[in-house]
Amino acid sequence: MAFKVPRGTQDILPEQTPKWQKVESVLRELSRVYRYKEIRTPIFEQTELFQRGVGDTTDIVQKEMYTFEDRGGRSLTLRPEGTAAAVRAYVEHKMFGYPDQPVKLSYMGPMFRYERQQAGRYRQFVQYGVEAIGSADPAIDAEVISLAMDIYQTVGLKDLKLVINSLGDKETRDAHRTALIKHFEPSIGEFCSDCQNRLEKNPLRILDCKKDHEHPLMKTAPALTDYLTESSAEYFSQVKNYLDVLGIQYEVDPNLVRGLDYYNHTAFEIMSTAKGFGAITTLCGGGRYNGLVEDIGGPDVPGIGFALSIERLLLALEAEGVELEVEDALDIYVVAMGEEAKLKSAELISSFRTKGIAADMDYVDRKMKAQMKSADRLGAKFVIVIGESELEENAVNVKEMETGNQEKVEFHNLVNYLLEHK
RNA sequence: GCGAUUGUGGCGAAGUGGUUAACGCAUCGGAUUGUGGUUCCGACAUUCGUGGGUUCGAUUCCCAUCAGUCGCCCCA
Repeated sequence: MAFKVPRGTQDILPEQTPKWQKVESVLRELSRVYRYKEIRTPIFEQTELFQRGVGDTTDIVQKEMYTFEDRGGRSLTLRPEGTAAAVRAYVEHKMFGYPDQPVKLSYMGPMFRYERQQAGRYRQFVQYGVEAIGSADPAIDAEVISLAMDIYQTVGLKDLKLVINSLGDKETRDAHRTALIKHFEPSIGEFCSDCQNRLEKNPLRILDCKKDHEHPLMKTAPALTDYLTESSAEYFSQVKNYLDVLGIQYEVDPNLVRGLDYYNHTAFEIMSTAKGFGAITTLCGGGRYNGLVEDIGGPDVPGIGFALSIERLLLALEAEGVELEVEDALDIYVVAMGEEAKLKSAELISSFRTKGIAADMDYVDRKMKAQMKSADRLGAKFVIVIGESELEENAVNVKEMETGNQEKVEFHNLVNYLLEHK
């Protein structure tokens, strides 16, 4: 084999595409009923957009971006996530001036991160996401979360866990960060090397370190919750009220932190609790990003959104053993015997197809028995065999494969017969 | 970026330092001149990821490289 897909990428083969299409259609339909209109942005953007939008200190920007220079010397980057580009488009096209706010957008497409592949993690993966820009109402937080949950429930997943937290506003985060550093710094030597790195970079992450879980300082560490400003706490409690009203179950995890810099206030994650999933259980992550629009050059407008990976959704379906109902029906297979019959078959098939009847025939000159086997394998609902006698009679026996029953139908009535019975 | 593990036909999978690389599934042909899913028979890898080395000889030993899988970090 001379060529292979680049590391971390995959071909989605014809056996798998029906599942993808099914999931995509669910996503489109729910986008429609929740009123999140699709936006399509380029697959690459100015590198600086992501540096500014996602945050210079994040892993994504520091080590995971596919960055290249074009022939004009511009630094471009394959998008590692969708929010920065959506917000860029919002600002560029002055959507803050739209009469109806918030502006509710959805997107779906490939994202790129230079990471080592493992179960549920790829270098090119497909994300679906939504952004509601222009509202700081806790009700929209709940709407966004409920859309995400609705998606998973609609495709048939059951083993789900919704975790939420509030990261508070900037004041909250700064105060908490200072307190954390003060708390851990004197004894940071007792922690793992990862935590030592985290101290300056993102001290919040120390809290969910798996290695140092038992360290006594963990239990006495200042909780973000205690630093929430009054308005932040109030906001969070309203979000929870709305979730309660919507009947959405959740778990508050004070240690839930999101990896991108732009998040504040509401943060949430949906995880699969299915057994046999990989180490990575996060299906969907999202949160509020008040301040991001301004960072990217727009007015001070709040926003919230989430992103989910279709690959992981499919993995979760597999882990739970959920079979999607996919459309892949072959209505009729035409078996031809002899050159003249083949001509007739081609003509018939064409007439079927123009009426929306899925039809196929043999193109590799196989014996009749093999053609029958093929029809069976392809799941054909009906089979007709055309040979000399049929050509003479201008009629064929239409065989229903499941029952084996045959019914004689004249050529000119075939289309109507199939439309009635398929 | 780090670590573990694997790499044999379309797929799954045995195997050995030495003239012909098991087996199963699938596929194709025949038994059954024109009707599938059962059964029986037959066919199907100058070749064991790639490159180099050791050796009289390597798919088997060594090195490198590429790739898959899983985990860490982190994330969707």
